[in-house]
Amino acid sequence: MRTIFHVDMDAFFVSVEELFDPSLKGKPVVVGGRPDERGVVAAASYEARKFGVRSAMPLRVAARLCPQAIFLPGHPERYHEYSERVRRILCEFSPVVEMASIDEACMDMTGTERLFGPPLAAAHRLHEEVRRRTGLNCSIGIAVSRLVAKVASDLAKPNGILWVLPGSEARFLAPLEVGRIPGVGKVTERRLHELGVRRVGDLAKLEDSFLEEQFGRWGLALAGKARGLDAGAWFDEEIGAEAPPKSLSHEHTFERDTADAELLEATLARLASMVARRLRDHGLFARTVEIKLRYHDFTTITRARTLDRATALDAELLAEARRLFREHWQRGRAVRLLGVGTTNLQPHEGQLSLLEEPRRERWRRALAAADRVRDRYGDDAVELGSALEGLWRERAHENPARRPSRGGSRGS
DNA sequence: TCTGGGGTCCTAGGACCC
DNA sequence: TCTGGGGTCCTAGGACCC
Repeated sequence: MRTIFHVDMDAFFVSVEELFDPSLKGKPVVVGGRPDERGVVAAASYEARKFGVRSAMPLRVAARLCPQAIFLPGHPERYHEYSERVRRILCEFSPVVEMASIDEACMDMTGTERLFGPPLAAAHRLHEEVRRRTGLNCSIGIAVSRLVAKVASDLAKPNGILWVLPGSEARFLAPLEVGRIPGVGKVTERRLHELGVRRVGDLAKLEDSFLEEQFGRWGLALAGKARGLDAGAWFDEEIGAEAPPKSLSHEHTFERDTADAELLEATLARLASMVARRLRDHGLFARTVEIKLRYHDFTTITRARTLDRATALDAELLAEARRLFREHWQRGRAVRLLGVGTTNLQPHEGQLSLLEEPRRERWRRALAAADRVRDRYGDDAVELGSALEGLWRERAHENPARRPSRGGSRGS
């Protein structure tokens, strides 16, 4: 029988902000951006939540609900640093720790009784250690499976510990609303409601075959979960397995929708460069390049193409992204969001012809040098010509005076 | 109310191969 | 000439998570 801890930081981004500015404590705080920006709430303090402000809510809505709230853009580097500090503490309690996201972790505490005592005592020690060394509060759920531990930590919030005794999983879950089950979002919840299913207990009573009919394979897992079984669905996978990413992407929502081809293509170049950089950081090469376009009315399309050979070069990524963009953007139609993504990632490029090899080798060396400069002087230190050359040529053609010159390009 | 950015997983149809 | 079944890959879209 396993003992799983699910550790969830309380109002993580807001709490980190409070460490750096204690005057924020006790006030309604919203992290995510300015109240008039296009964007959503990344985190809200408990005071702000009293006004109905929630994560993922548009900032403008949050501002209407709670005009006196303090809106902060946030400090991602700080959050990563504190996330890492928490991870190191957790690793002192168990060798099997997996950060499920920046502010939550799952750990296997099976067999640690002799070191830290029974689960509840261990959880209290862990909770105190995190608070003492980071100044942050967390909530801990304890159960025999990852799923139940996660639901328990959710219910323990804020700043609590909840242990679901082995054997009582079904009884614990039964009175909860179906939306509490990880993986049941708005759509599935609504469909379940339409079937007259509101609580996990109602779900547990349904026939497996009926759920499979209604929800496919996911329905079967759902049935198992409702009864507290470990059905082996995606969220109950092995803890701590470090897998390489399966996709890498960047996207950008414009402050104002735009149909300006130059702006769009320059943005495409910037996004492609960022993705290529991250591919190289991971030592990966992408075979499939994808673009994403969201128009003014929120209709969204993705268009992808798989290459003969994988790449991590800015120029090749951009060339493909640009082809897709030119083929599929309805010229003149205002764009809200633009994205560049890669999938089909692999650790090698694949076969190269002898003719191409020297050219690519030169590029590889140039990009490695540029990456090193960026590491030292920041991402703005080098702008690769490959990313913008096509655009420059076009601009120069229309109006030579507009060719951008990046004054005093530090370090390059 | 007006909807971010970065991911994972699933489904479904069509192409293609054996 | 009319027709199998299985497997894999590709593409597009969507649900969901934090």
